Amino acid sequence: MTPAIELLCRALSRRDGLSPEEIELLASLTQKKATFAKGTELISAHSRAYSSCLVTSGLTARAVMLEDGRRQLTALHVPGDFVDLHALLLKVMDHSVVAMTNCSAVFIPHADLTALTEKAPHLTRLLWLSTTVDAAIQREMIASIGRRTPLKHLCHLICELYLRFEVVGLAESGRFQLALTQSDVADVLGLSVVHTNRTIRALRATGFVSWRNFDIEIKDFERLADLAGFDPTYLSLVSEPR
Amino acid sequence: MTPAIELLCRALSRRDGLSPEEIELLASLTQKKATFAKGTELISAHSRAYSSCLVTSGLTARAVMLEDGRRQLTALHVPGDFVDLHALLLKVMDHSVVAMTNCSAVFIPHADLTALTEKAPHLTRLLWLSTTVDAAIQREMIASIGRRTPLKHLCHLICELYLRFEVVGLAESGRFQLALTQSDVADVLGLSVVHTNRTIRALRATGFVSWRNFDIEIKDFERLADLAGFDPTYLSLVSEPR
DNA sequence: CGTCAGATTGATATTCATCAAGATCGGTGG
DNA sequence: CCACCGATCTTGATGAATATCAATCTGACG
Repeated sequence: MTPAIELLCRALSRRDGLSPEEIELLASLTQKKATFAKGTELISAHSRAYSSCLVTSGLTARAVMLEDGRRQLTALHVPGDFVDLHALLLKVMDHSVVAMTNCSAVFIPHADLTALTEKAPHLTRLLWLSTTVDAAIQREMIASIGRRTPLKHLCHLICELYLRFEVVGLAESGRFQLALTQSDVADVLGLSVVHTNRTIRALRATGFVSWRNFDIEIKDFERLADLAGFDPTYLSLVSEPR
Repeated sequence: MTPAIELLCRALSRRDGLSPEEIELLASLTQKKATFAKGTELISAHSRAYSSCLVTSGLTARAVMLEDGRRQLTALHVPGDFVDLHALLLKVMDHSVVAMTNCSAVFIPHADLTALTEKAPHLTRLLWLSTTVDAAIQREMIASIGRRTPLKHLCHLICELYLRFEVVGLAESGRFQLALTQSDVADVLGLSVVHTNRTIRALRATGFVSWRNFDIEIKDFERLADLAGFDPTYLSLVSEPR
């Protein structure tokens, strides 16, 4: 079992148990490893996909590019997220996947994944679920950009990322690494860089979070979540029959 | 075959062919009809779902409510959209589904849908695809709210809705009905009502669209799409093996 | 020491929300 | 038929939020 599949199992089993046969099946998938430098594209918008990638280390994001060259990041992805699973169904990419840090990924051919859907319905539902959770996260993001103040949006984002990093063992006791420049954060929040800088300053002023370089420490999750209006329901972090 | 299933077949087959057996299987699903008055909830946030609804007439939307009572609509759904299919996997709703107009819907038990995933992998993938397209639409929406001007956002929305209405036969020669108040549109765009009103005025001033009462007529789709930076790739309106 | 990317800050212009008033329009009861 | 009513649309005025422009500052690194 490769680290990639181990991570995937961990992520999937967070939401429903996996049988030994299912784990076996995942382990048998063809995998092609690749690494990407910070700033490069794992997948280009408008490209045709014949395989889907699963990120094993590093931070990635989905990016929608606008005509004038500006971009909006529509999702951040942590290791273990099957980032590109959407491509299995979409076939033609509507967005690109970019490496926010150096990162490594594993590509799994669509032929293998389609075969999996033919013989493992429950596992298929869990993979489907993972794309559905992506959609739920995006909905929360729409609500944040559309109706929350920048400060609340940022607090919300940090709460979410903390829980998601924790699931894959990359966060504990309130600490995790978020290797994004303020300019990247601006592309997530849908704000200008300057305003993002001021929003981060406002966040620091609350005292709920310390954020130096790329290290985040949540001092008071309770109050941070309260300020953000954060409710983790949308992350579906509950194990139950699916 | 009920009208609901006919609509669903039409929507699914837009993206890949359905075999007679698959159509048969869809037709055999248990369906419970229901109607909803404008403004009511088809599905409440935080509720536990045991069935999923498919809207057969009327306009529905997904809504994320904020603590202060304001709301952000994260998606609009046209008849034939399997709006609530996400609930099959999520089990607990992260958002509510509201009736923007009087509408009718059909509820299909999760037991039936799960059974379908056990015996019809290709059909399962097409249903999965429909939730993935929802996600793609949401990504475009994030880009619109975050980085497009309100006018461009509105133009983009109209282009998208026109194509989606057209797929289900509810739009032709540039015309369709959009029974939303400006206050509702504001909740979609993430703007105040007043600003939405001014944005609509700006839209009228372009001359590309006429919009009186609830009737929209696109006079010049070409230029409207150009102004919006609209690229329909994300709607996956292409039939191919999935 | 120089350079460069990123972070920070101040000044200014633009966009947008809010408040407050009308205007319009369809429906309803007398 | 007509006056009225509530919902919606529209408009102007004002202030707050945000983008933009232009420096300056900081720290890592050759």
